[in-house]
Amino acid sequence: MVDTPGLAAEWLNCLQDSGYKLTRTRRVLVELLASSTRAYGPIELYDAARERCPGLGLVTVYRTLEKLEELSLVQRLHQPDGCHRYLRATQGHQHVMVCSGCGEVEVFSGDNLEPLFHRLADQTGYSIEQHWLQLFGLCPACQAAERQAEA
Amino acid sequence: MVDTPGLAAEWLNCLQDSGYKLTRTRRVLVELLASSTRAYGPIELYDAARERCPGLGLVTVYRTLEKLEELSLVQRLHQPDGCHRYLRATQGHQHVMVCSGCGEVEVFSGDNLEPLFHRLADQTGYSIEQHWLQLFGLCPACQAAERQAEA
DNA sequence: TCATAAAATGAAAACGATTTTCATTTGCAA
DNA sequence: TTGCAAATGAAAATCGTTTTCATTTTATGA
Ligand SMILES: [Mn+2]
Ligand SMILES: [Mn+2]
Ligand SMILES: [Zn+2]
Ligand SMILES: [Zn+2]
Repeated sequence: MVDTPGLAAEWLNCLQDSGYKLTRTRRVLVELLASSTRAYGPIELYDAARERCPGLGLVTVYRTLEKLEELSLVQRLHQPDGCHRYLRATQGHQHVMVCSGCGEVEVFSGDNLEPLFHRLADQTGYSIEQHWLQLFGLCPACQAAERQAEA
Repeated sequence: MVDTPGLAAEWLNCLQDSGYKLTRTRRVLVELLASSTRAYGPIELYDAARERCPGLGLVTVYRTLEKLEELSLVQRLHQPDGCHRYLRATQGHQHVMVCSGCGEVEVFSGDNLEPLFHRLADQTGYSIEQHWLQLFGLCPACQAAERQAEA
């Protein structure tokens, strides 16, 4: 479990320690991301944040996400449609299952892939820079919603 | 190992069996993709194909890739930069390590992830629609080229 | 071989997520 | 306070990809 209230404060400190300034907008965006298990799309985050920051521009959302990712506070998820979602990175890089409907995320572990990756690097000479293990599907709620829509 | 010459012919049959017509352009694109272990970006494929089809349009490359993917003859790879590459799918869906420099691909297996996926689906109620396991890095040749560039 | 309808093609325009530019505002250290 | 770097929003630009549309090809079968 994650200490959500403390987490936002940590992130703000982290931003400040890195030479970034604290603004009303950043506080709101950080609060939203740090307190949610969902992966937000930029527009979703924009809409949520505008309830508290009416004049907010979408650009600022992108710029803030960029900084949070740079600081490894959020993890960018790539989706089959090519768009992105952003998820709080409470344990660094995570392997996830994402709901294509609502962006809800299940973080999982139990895959023991490191040995495989090392063996691959050894045998092929590749230098591995990053890896993705992501599942895509529908959460129970979105499955139900889909059944509704069909009927 | 893959019977490359026969593979292109198989793909052309597959296209024809699906109601698509055979054109000079398709033969060339199929030949390029079926005979390579590389994952091509659309522009790379376009450039390679234009050597034999000078008037070729980039749209046609996209349209052909779309059909080949639909028939599971190629697999679309997503890259960190958001762009795509297309790899011949000789064994259906594959787990791969891609060189970010040249698109060379190492297909690998030996990860036994199915049980994990089933357990996740059971425990969370998610319906899993697809999954990605992809590594990104540099092949030995591109590592060497990078060292050259630095020096 | 020829006629035909469906499919394929390329040029140009449209799309849409993301990024850049630029003039203005804001945070914060001195 | 002051001064300056950083942050912001509006508008324009990017760029990979898709759509539109008029024209050309392909497969079929009379
Ligand atoms: Mn990992
Ligand atoms: Mn797989
Ligand atoms: Zn959902
Ligand atoms: Zn390479």
